[in-house]
Amino acid sequence: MNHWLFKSEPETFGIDDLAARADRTEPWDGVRNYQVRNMLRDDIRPGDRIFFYHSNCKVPGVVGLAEVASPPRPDPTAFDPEAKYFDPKSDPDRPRWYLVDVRYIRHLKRTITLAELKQYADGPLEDLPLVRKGNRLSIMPLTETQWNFILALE
DNA sequence: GCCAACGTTGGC
DNA sequence: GCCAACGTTGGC
Repeated sequence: MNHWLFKSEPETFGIDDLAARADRTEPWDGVRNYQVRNMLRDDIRPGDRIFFYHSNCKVPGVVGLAEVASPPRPDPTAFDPEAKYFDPKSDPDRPRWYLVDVRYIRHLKRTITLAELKQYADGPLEDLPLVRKGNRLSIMPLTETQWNFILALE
């Protein structure tokens, strides 16, 4: 089982939105970055654990736990001309973009803020892209050690 | 294949 | 709202 951090803007789709969904599950659509696509397609598997992270908001940080609830499959929003993330270069015979379903597990008791995580940028979290300057990955892997370290801060 | 222009991300 | 960092696009 692998560990991941998924970013989402709470004003668009936050942890409360996920918890309110039917089956507490939502397709993680709209990824349009090749590095992230490769992770979705090749490395992210059902049962993997997810830190749900709120970005682009007042207090960015890890706010909850979720899990991967499906194998990867083509992102249907890429085929839909009406969709915000429509990509004419992706077609069902040769899909360019992928997604997985994400299922809510629980809220953290408190937000573990980015500011707090950055305190460990020269220590236990030095290899975590999240705390490095200029990182723009919306999904990133964590080692089990990084995962356990962050969760222990709760 | 280079690289300038442009668009997006996301912290602050 | 600003802007640094980065990815993508497209002319050459």
